[in-house]
Amino acid sequence: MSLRLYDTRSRTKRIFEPLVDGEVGIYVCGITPYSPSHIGHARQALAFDIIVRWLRYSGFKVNHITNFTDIDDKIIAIANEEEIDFLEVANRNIDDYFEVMSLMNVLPADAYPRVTETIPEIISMIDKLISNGNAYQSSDGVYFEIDSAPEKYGQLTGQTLEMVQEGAGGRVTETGSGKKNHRDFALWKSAKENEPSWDSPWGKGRPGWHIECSAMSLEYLGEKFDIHGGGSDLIFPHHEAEIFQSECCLNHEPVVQYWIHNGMINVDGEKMSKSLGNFWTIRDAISKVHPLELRYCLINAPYRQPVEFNDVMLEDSSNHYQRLISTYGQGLSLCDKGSWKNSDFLESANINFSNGMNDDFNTRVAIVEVQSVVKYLKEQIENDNIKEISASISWLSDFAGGILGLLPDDEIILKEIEKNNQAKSAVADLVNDLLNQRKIARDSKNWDRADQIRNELNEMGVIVEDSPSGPIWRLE
RNA sequence: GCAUGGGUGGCAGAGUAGCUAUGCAGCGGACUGCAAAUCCGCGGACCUGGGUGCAAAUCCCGGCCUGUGCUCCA
Repeated sequence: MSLRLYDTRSRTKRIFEPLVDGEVGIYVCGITPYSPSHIGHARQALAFDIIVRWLRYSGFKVNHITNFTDIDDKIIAIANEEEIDFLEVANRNIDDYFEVMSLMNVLPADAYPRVTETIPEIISMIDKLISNGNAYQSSDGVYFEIDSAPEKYGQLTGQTLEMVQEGAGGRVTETGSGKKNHRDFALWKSAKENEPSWDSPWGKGRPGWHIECSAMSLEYLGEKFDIHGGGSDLIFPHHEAEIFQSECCLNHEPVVQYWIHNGMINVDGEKMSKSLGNFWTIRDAISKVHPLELRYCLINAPYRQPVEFNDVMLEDSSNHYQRLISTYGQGLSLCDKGSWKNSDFLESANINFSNGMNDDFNTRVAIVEVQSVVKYLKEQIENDNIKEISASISWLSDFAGGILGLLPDDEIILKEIEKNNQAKSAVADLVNDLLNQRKIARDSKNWDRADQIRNELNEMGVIVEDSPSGPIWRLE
């Protein structure tokens, strides 16, 4: 089954055919680092992390570029408020981004270009747009003139120029600036007081929001590239603007072969937003659960769907994750990884998993397959079937680990188990002594005393479970 | 208003025509002094009105509801 992905421009799932055989160039719009990253950023990063992992697994050589918009109104405002340099604000939030992404097992992109390091390329692109007759200089900057390429309007949103004119309810009728037309958008903003700025043929200023991505994708991926991604909230105006800029500058279309967009996050049925008070940063979430539990939660729905996020969902994911990790760890401590290719069960799990991923990266279908292999592994552990245990952990390592990114390194898992065993042996004598007392109490049907001992153990963090072959205990 | 997605059991969420999705929760059972864990089993859904088909959650038409975008936003 070949890979199909949903392309926003054609509004259908299309079979993926790269421009260059065996290679993929993918550009993903990254964050504006004006505050610590929130779970919407996490969802986006995770979606594209898995997309890139799957493309690589499928044999493509992938060049993955994600940018940082490290100059912007909000960054400047915060810097002025704190009386520090704007780059300090950007850098501290970029550091935060890298840190939390790494905790969630997000593989780094191949490059992270920044606006402030791309100024010459941006200027030359604007220059080209002016000489092509697509942009004009005015009193407060340089603007792209939509009327110079009206046929390009609405390729992603399906809207036409007329629709926007009629439908916007008067909100956008005034230009309020040096624009010729309210639909035009800024390529270069002339510097105001107390603003960082760069020299340009049009005076001191800074780039408009959209031009950076056109310039950076051109620089890193060339005049045509395969995939452009980002959050669905960027479709308009940001990605529409990119189409105008890139295609008019380069004189060909399409520059981007496939546009893909991830869905937003809802919290308790409402859009997550600061004003509603239902806002989660990534650090909020990972103070409650393990970062990989958060990862599990955010990839549990296909990337295009809005995802429901709340405490219940987090807890649910946490249970699933614990089940995966503990079963995998058990298997890992029993034997080495072997090959899963000779196991009928695992081979069919492979087919289901791959079909799901090839159908527009359906991680939900993939996770169902992981769950079924976890169940299978438990059975094999029960039956002491070393060959299948070995094959199953290998399968999980490849798919749950390698593709979905849900497993920490084996050494970490084994070290955890080892640590837990040490902690257990440190209290073993004490626990066994109490369990003996409990046994005596139970033998004489002194249930009150037996339960009292079990409660004491609970308070020590020891969980006791009676099994047919005697009590089993573990640490919380 | 315009555009673009979506409406599946208590919850999350697959499924583009015929065969149990799955997980959590619930119920019943096994095992238990009890509890927990585990295992087995069960029930329960396809927004609505038409249409096409031997057969529709799945295709077509209408209606209703809803998310998102139209302003900075992953």
